[in-house]
This record gives sequence, structure tokens and C-alpha cells, in this order.
Amino acid sequence: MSVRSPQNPPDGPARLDPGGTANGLRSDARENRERILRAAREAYAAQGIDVPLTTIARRAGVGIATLYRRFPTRAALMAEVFGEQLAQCTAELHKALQDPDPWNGFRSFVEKVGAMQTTDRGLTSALLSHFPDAAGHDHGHIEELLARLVQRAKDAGKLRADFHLGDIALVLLANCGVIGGAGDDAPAASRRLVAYLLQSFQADHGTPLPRPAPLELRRVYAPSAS
Amino acid sequence: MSVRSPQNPPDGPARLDPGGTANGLRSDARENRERILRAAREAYAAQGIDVPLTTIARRAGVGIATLYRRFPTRAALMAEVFGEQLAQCTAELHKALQDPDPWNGFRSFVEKVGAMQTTDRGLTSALLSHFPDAAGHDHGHIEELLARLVQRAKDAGKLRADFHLGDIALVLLANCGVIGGAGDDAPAASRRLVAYLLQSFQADHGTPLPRPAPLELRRVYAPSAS
DNA sequence: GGCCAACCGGAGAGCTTCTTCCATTTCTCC
DNA sequence: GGAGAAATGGAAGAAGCTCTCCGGTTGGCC
Repeated sequence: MSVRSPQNPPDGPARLDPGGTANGLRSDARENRERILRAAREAYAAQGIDVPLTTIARRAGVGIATLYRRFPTRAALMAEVFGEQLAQCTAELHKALQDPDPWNGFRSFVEKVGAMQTTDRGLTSALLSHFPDAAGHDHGHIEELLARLVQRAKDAGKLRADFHLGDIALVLLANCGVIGGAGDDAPAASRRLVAYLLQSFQADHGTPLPRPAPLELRRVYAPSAS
Repeated sequence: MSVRSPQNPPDGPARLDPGGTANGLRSDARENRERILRAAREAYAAQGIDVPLTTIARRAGVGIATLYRRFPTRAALMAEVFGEQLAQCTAELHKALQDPDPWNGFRSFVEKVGAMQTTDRGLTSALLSHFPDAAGHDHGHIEELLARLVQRAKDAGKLRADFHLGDIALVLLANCGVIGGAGDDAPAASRRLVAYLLQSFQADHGTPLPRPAPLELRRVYAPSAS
């Protein structure tokens, strides 16, 4: 994301920093903060969201206390990291909406996000979780874009009419399960799952479906619940 | 590991106990063993395979040491519990093979197992894991029956020819992900996922698929890997 | 150059879970 | 009913993780 204006006007009286946390820090602190975020991003991608905080701190080359000082809760850190991931998804979404072929845009978006999940084990959480303090990146926006993408494909007659927005979450969760369980075969397995699902999503499959699950893309992050 | 062989028959000539462990125990020990298995089954179903051993012991009304004496490793306990689950699956499989309509047998089996996963969070592990000491219940048998079920449906022209046995594992893993992430909506979400997938599995969908992942139903249980 | 608030890292308390050890109790056989 | 092997439960050690406290360090401003 790197939204944060790098140079803060030295005399600016008004405290800007809409993200909320990065400015006003001493230079060494700001540097460490970036290092922590980078390390967290890598660690989440590699090991999933359950990676111990000590691991992230070590990876960043800072003490655990520094990490805690900068991000008082686990959720605060995740919010920051996943904000960047969400931005990436939003970018993909915009790209998909610009595809002249609505179905192709939809299909390639689902495939793309599926592939991103394979690379980054934290992405699913990013998409399915709602971090109250993830300022700046609002889920609502993603959801709205997604709804447009879906509607566009339906209007073109290529996406089945009974497709539900929650089915996107279904894909993400299903793919997450496959990736988690398939070990080294994860990329191939994930591609195949997505291909299967996309075939079912096409409009020419008349068979009726069970009622959609009321899955929300947006889901409260509950650290205790696993 | 200090396995002080607890039951050494004084002179017993024929060692029966094909399951491997239950006979030759004192009556109270055998009773406790059953209690532990029952508690473990319930705990796994309710909380998944990560449930602490102390929880199982408490639930069984025995001390933790008793659990350890009977099942030296976590895997040993799981092997025993999941052996029962596998037996249940095998029964379903037989039932499906007896369905006069091959596709209907296939479909109902997949739906049934999907529903069982919703009820029992340990079942996926049971099906995807291979416990070296799960004597008595052999995965090979299940796999063979499954292969017959698949082939039968293919021969009837209802299941797509490029369906791969590993796609069954794909369904299980995907469903597992959905169940784990969907919270209270798990049953509905799972049903919908399975319905989507089953539609794609039907033979009249000509679109080619990515190459199948070499997923094996049988998978070495690796406690360290999550 | 020197001050001092901001910042740092590591030690350690507190918690959960796994695993082993051992004094005590219980069952079985005679 | 008594001897002794088998079995028991709980304490305790080990390990991993989260989070806090505190003495020492450093960047930024005069």
C-alpha cells in the first residue's frame, strides 16, 4: 500500500497520517516499523497467519518489545499488513472490470485471486476478515466492485443467474482448504479446483442449487476462534 | 520412548488381537481404553483434531497418564479413532456401489461424505491421513472401492472421463476449508460447494481441465506440518 | 557537544500443552 | 483373603508462545 506520505511537512501543525500510526515517529522507529511490516508480510505468506510474533520480530531484526510497541495487538499488525494485500486485490478487481468481456474478466479475476492464495497463505484471511482498525482500505469498496463484476457477468448471460456474492467467499475458503492440505501439489490442486468451480458458475448449467449460504465476505476477525 | 511392554503374556501362545492393542488388558484397563476412544471421538468431532490430549483425558474421566499409557503418541490415538470413521465411510461406499444408478451412487456418496465432514471435523483427517499403525482398517480397500465407484459412473457416461481419483481428495479438502471458515453457515455452505462441484463432475461439461493434481487420498500424517 | 525524551532489546512472568515419573490403588489368580 | 503384577492419577519438568517491565541506548534539537 505505502500510502503514507513519506515526507511530513516539518512544521505542519495539523497531524495528518490518516492511517493513524506511522508519522511522528523518530527516524529509527519509522525504519523499524517498515522492517516489521515487511517481515510480517513475508512470514504470513510463508507460514500463514498463525506465525508466532517472536518469529516476525526475529525476522525483522528487532526485539519483540519493539514489535509490541508499534503494534499493540496481533490484529493491529494484521490489519496493516492485510491492508496492503487488499489493495492488491482491489487492483486486480479494477483490471477485471476493464476487461471488455465480462465473463473473461470474472473468470480471470477468480483465477488470479486463487493463484494469489497459493502464493500467500495470509491472503484468505485478508479477504475474509474485517479488521476494525484497518483504516484506509475499506472492505465495502471491494465488495461493491465485486458485486459489479458479478452483475456484469450475469448481465452478459455468461454467469449463472443464481450465483451469489457469497459464492466468492466459498471459492476462497474452498481453495484455502485445498492449499492447506495439498502440500506441494497445492498449485496444481488449486488450479483444478478453481477450474471445476468456474465451469459450474457458467450460465449454461441449468441444474438448480441448494440455497446459498449467507456467507459474508466480510467477517469479524475473532482471534480466539480458529 | 521407553515403551515398557505392558502386556506381556506370561505364556500366551497365539497373539490374537488383530487390531493390535485391546486384548490382554486388565478389565479396568480395557474399560478405560473404550472410554478414551469415545471421548476422543466426541472431542475430535466437536473441536477438530487439535484438541488437547488433556481435554480428551478429562472428558474420558481418566488421568492423562492413562491416556498416554494406552496411546503412546497422538497418532496412535487418532489411528484408532479414525479407523472407526473409515469403517463408516467404507459402509457408505458399499451402499453407493449397490445403487442401481451409477451416477446417483457416486453423487449420493460425495454428498454423504460432505455432510459427514460437516458433522465431524476429524473426518477429513481420517480420510486424508494414513496412519501407519491403523491396523485393521486399510485405506487401500477404500481407495479400491472408490476407484470402482468412479469407474462405474464413468462407464455409465455420467461422470466426466477426465475425472481423477485425486479429485475426491480435492472435494474433501475444499469442503474442509469451507467448513472451517464458514462458521455457523457451514452446513449450507458445504452443501452448496458440493453441489457446484458435482455439476462440474458431470460428463456433459466439455471444457477441458488443468492437469489433475497428483493428490493422493492417502497421505502421511505429519504432526509437525499443520 | 550535550541533554533528554523517545526508543531499544532482552529478561522474565504467566499461560497452555506435551510428556514422564512415581507413590498409591485395583484387579486377578491362587 | 492375600500377594503381586497391572493400572492409576496427578505432580512436575520441558517447551513454546504472549505480553510487560526496565535498564541501557540513540536520534534530534539547543
